[in-house]
Amino acid sequence: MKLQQLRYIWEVTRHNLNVSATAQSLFTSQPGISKQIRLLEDELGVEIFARSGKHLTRVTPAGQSIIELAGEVLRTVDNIKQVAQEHSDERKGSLSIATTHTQARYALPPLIGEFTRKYPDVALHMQQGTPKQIAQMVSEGAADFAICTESLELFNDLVLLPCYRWNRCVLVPKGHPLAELEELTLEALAEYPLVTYVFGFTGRSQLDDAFRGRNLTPNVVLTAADADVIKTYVRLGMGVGIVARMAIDPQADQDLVPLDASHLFESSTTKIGIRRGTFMRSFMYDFVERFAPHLTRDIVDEALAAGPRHEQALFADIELPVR
Amino acid sequence: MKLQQLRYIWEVTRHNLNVSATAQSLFTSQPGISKQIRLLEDELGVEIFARSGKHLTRVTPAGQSIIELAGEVLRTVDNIKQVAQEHSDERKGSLSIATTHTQARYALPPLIGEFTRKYPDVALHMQQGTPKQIAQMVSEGAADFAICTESLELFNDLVLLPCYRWNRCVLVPKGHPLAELEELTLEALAEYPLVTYVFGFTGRSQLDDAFRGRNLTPNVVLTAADADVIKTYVRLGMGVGIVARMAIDPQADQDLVPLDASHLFESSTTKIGIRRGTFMRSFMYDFVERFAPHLTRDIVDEALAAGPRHEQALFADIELPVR
DNA sequence: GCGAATTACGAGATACGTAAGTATA
DNA sequence: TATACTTACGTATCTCGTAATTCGC
Repeated sequence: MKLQQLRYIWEVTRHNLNVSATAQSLFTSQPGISKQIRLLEDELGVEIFARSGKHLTRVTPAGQSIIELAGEVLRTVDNIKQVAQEHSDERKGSLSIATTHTQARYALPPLIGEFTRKYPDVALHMQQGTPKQIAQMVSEGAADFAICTESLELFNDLVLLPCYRWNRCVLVPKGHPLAELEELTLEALAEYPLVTYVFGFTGRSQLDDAFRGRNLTPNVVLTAADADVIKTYVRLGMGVGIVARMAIDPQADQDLVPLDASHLFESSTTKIGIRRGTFMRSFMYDFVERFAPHLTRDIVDEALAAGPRHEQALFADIELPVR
Repeated sequence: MKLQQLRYIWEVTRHNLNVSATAQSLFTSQPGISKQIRLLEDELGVEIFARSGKHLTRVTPAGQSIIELAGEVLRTVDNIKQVAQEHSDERKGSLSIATTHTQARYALPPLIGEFTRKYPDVALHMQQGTPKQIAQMVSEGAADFAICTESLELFNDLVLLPCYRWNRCVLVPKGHPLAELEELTLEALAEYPLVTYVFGFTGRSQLDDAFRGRNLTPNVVLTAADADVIKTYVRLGMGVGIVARMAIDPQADQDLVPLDASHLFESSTTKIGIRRGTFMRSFMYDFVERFAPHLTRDIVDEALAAGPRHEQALFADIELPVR
């Protein structure tokens, strides 16, 4: 059994059993992969992939378990490399962050600036995606940190570190009747066409819950994945925007009126998701603590060591900052 | 990085950094191992072993972490092989049991008989040792099951499955004054020289606790690691024996009088220890359930899945059989 | 018939064993 | 001085890539 054989079956699975595509992505030849998979199957005495003639059609039950274990081996091997690099040069390495538009555009920029200045030899990768894609990437080891508000709890191999809470804002054009009200209410909001986030993004479910709690049916005329698109349509007069408060730019958004809505909707919590069993480089701890100062190295270590669903208790006492 | 390189550093560590001895035990050449270790260190960019001249003197801090992770890789690779074998022939394989004299001699024989008849193609290995050795072997992956009463809780990567409770017996030659008493007491026992187990074996500590609880100092004149030696000295008139009840053989021990002592000493619990993360073959589940019928496959799975120190709750409600 | 996997084969790399060298205790 | 690791070197094996072949959709 060779490590590459394990890498091959893992990658072929991730490429929907397409060996040629896998070969391309790994910069090697297709027959090489085929051969190694066959050799591994011969050595183990079981088929990992079911074939119809010359096509891989699906993963066998044995293959299912074997591939999962192979993934575990590959991640541990990766940890070995991380440990080695940490001891040879603790300021050198790479950090891969998967996150959503909202975080990438509004929450992370200052931190990223600081971080790259302090660690010029750490190659920083940022990948944007939907919360589910993000969580999956970290779960599979394709990224180190998932930073978002949603969906992270779907993968129970992720440890969730709550970072900060945030509230929403209603955005209207200048002179809009809502801007004249003494106090903003859900009932008043429900009178107007709304423009906000699509499902599964940036705390959208909390928004729906609030309306449903008052037996109101909001008239959502347009949904978008990010605040910039929402603002654009508010400017076009399509409706009233509801966005995360941090998405308001006092400079660029002077033509819009932000109305605080923290009393209307439950606050949401942005978290960092890290795969259980990940070896943490020192600059990773540093990144986390800069993003959320209460997440000290000790706290993070405890959370990573706690069993699935036991880490929540660690954060019960901690007062999160509100943005 | 190659799997063998990881195997080499792991084995060299287990052989007290003696490369030549490691080479012998792996049936390969010493320079081969040296070379591969060097190559691995070069690739990783850190020294795993500290050297003084040409001798490996100790493991570096980086090496410490790397070797632990290497062990994890090797065990996962082993699990892959087990999974494969389970799917190719579920009645074929090997089972390695580490246990103490008491279990091997009195508790296991009938089960072993049944088991080898049912699974003729499972190679059964039994290794005898002290409770600590046993626990360490399973913790390191050198054996599958640890079966004993003591020391298993020292290794927190072991899952403990309580199997049965057992009590002690006092053994005296025929005509001994203790055999004439209406009711056996600790005070009466303390009057005579005692022959029993050494520390760390077969529930010895429970015995000492009982005497201490009554402020008595037992006069232990001889200690042994197993009941057969104890009986021999009782026959020689060295003193009164205290052994596990299961160690009494009604046929062979007709010259001795066993006196029940379950009211004098706390009962002890014999457990099976399994390394967390071990892939369980179906015959392993079968073995466990034959040894302790309440340990069904589902219960065992739950215990293996529970986090460290969370599995105890699973057994709170279960009434253990008493032998 | 086209796309995709297997088989065949050759070149380059690599692991391993033997023998010689060298440092340590 | 004896033991134990390292270096040197040759051989057998293995991996991998190209080319030819075969099988499905």
